[in-house]
Amino acid sequence: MTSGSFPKPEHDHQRCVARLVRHAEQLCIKAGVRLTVQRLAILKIIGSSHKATGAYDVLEVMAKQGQRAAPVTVYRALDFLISVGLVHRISSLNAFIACHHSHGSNPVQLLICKACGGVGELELPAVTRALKEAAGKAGFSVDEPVVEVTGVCAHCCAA
Amino acid sequence: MTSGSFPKPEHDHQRCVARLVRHAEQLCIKAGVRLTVQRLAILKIIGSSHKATGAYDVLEVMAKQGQRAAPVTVYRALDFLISVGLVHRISSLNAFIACHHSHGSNPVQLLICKACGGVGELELPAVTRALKEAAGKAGFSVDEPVVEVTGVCAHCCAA
DNA sequence: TTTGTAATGTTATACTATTGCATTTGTTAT
DNA sequence: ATAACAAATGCAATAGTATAACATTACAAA
Ligand SMILES: [Zn+2]
Ligand SMILES: [Zn+2]
Ligand SMILES: [Zn+2]
Ligand SMILES: [Zn+2]
Repeated sequence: MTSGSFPKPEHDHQRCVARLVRHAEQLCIKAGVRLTVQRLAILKIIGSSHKATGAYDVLEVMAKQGQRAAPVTVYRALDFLISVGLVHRISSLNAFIACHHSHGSNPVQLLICKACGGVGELELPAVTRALKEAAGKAGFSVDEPVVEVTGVCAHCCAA
Repeated sequence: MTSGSFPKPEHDHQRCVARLVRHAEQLCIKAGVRLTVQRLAILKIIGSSHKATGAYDVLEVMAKQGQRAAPVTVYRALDFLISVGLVHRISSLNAFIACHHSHGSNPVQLLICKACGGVGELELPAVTRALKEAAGKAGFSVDEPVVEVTGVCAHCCAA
């Protein structure tokens, strides 16, 4: 992934999720961390759509699937998934989105469609650089930029 | 205000708050909206520091001042203050910061010091432009970018 | 004054997230 | 193998953030 994209409504989502799972497995092996059944289950739930998913939405789905769990369980799994880069937190929505990419340690910019709820990603080093530079001029040492852009996606613009 | 700044710890804060109040009064007159006592009181509380302030922090202060209020009261005032540009919401902290500037409709980038909790502002049209352009290439029409950068401010870097 | 709108009050509730401690599971070293 | 340790999970309670619904009051214009 070089620059970014917004999920197309017509894509083969079965395949999309399958790829996400493979990606997660490989990534966790390489990082030497444990992708437990529970963590994978929660990743699948979040990855089951390209829309922002709340922690309690995940809980609901788990309950429907018969694997009832406590909130803290979900939050712990989310912490893990975020730490390894398989999930992004969306601060402005108190929600989460599965990440299908490999950003390494590069910050990401999220595109959030107000109309359909879809979430896309950009990876713009220029933006990160500009922020670091401007902050640096004020003596501010940047740790982690949160960039979340609300708007309307191409598909919803048309309609 | 052209580009940005981070609040200096040593500044004359009395004067700083007084300026904020004048700014608020003028702005509300010009906009033809009502800056009620309550709204002003809440703005003053938020503006009483350059750190992020939570809604329930505001409530606590109000209680101490004898003007006990319900959460919804604070949230309504905050909605108002945000809508006229006197307060910025900090999504990543679920908190708020008073705005001493006049951005017009230009988006702002917030600098949040992890060490002291101080919050500064940047106004970087280049960042906004870069986001709009990159989003536009994906057919995404930008409404409102949320840019919040955590890190360590100059003062805390030294220490 | 009447009338309509904006602001506030009141109560309850919804939604989001963490703490603390007990237990289990998996890994590593003997 | 098994002891010892660390990571992950289970469980219950609670903390923290935000809104809904409806009644009332304050203000401004007609
Ligand atoms: Zn998909
Ligand atoms: Zn991503
Ligand atoms: Zn859309
Ligand atoms: Zn500002």
